[in-house]
Amino acid sequence: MPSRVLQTPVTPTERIMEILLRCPLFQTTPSLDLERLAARSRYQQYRRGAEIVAFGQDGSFMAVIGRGRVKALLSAPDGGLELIVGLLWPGDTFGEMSVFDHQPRPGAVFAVTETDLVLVPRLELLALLERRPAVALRVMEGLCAKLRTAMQFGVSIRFFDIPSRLFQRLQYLCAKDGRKQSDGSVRIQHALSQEDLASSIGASREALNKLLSEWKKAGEIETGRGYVVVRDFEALRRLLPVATRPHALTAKTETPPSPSSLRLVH
Amino acid sequence: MPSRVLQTPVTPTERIMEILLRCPLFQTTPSLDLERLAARSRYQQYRRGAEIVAFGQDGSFMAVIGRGRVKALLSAPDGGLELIVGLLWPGDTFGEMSVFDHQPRPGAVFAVTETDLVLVPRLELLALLERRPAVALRVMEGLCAKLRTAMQFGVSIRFFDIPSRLFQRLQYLCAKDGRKQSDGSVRIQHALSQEDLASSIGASREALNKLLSEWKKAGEIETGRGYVVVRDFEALRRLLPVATRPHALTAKTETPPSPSSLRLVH
DNA sequence: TTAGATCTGTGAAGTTGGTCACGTTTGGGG
DNA sequence: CCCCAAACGTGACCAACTTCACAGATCTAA
Repeated sequence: MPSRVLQTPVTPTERIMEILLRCPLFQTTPSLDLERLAARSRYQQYRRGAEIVAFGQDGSFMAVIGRGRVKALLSAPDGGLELIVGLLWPGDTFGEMSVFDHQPRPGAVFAVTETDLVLVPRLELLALLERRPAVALRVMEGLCAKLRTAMQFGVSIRFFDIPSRLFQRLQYLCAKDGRKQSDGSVRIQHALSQEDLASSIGASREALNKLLSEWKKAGEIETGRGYVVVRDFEALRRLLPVATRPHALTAKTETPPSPSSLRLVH
Repeated sequence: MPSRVLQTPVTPTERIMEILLRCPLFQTTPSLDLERLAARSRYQQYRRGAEIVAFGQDGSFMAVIGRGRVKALLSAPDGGLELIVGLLWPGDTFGEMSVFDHQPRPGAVFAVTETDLVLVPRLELLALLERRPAVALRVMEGLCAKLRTAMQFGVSIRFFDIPSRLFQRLQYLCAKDGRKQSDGSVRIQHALSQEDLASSIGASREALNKLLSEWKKAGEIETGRGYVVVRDFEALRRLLPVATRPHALTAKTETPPSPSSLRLVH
């Protein structure tokens, strides 16, 4: 047996470095700093459904996702309903907020699939930022991205109906994770229950379900546990109620083409 | 006339310094750095209704409010409706996002009242953060605060009905700006049109108006252009539909101490 | 002061989508 | 392999809000 060691033995620190290196946040971090950070971070695995962060805790660490899917949610005061405010992938981070502002965690985080994380201790992270302003700027970019997303979510809920919100969510998931099939359709392996998918667009499970059924009957999608296959987004868009239909181009196209009414589509 | 110079002449830079010094963001900034920043920043006044930032511009400055009220809003794609995502006071900052992440401004900013601003140029700000990591941390705290607010807004819209959302908004405005009257009531000088107030809680103008009328008839509030007077928040809370009624205590109070309701006003 | 624009007040009508209720399916642990 | 809890599917009902429509009030610029 000992003669058949096929896999190179990997120390935790090496695995940690691998994950940190793949994280956009640390692309600009000098290797020495990163190694030091890796040496003091923890490698941790969670099984599906495990609670990684609980509401109200204090921010003792930031997490970097190495493998798996993770959801961040805020609960209604009565604890019953919940709103999913983040769906996170390998390379994403979470938990930085409470690290930086010393406030309690505003919500909980759960592993959607089996998950590997690197847990970066608060003081180490703060020390790094203190030493490397460039990294701090990078972190700030990350916060800004999340802030934009959060604000857009408000707009979404306010101005778009549920079909449009689902459409947009599918587009988003597709962009982040869609796998193109041989027949031109796209498979989106979101790994979520309908309950969670619904909660991520601010809808009830039932509403989401009926919508998926409808689109399935229309032949535009296929669904199953944890995935959706979209045949053609353009065709799907045509099923949406016109009034709230989101536009094809998210734009900022400088080309100020047509004379009169620019800024119509964003 | 030249003999009756009653007011000390104030250079723009001095006014700017005053404003920066009063801004929480710069509490920890060394004076020399701050003076340098002040010397390179611009002092600018806007009249009510003026557009300070337009959607889609790039982030050439961050603004610090010296005087007045300001609203930040995101527009629906068709340009018709808008959602107010920020109501800002003297001491608050805005526009930092596009400065840090180099993305276009996600929405517009308007002066609600006559407003004095300090405009800090992007490069100066970035240079300061590069030089002073402690300031960067402070800025990050600010971003976190905004992020928490934005996420809470989503929760608000999803889990609370309009009466509850208005109640919460009034509590918030009261905490930030309420002036206690001699008779125990609180005057909230929000300076907003009903349209804007409605838009800040994600409601239609009509819905807001009817609600205000109702509460007025019930004798719990007084309203007029740009203000609301709340007689007693506890009494007002009792008018809310029970199912969605927000709780008195935002909780985490480990000390279950003094009788019932603390933290009401403030 | 007047006129036009903007803001406020309020009713009627119509819908989305939430809640409830129930049956069916499924997958994972014993 | 079987069973049970969890996830999915679907209908009925209905309340909260939006939209529309219009009238009165108030502000502001000429």
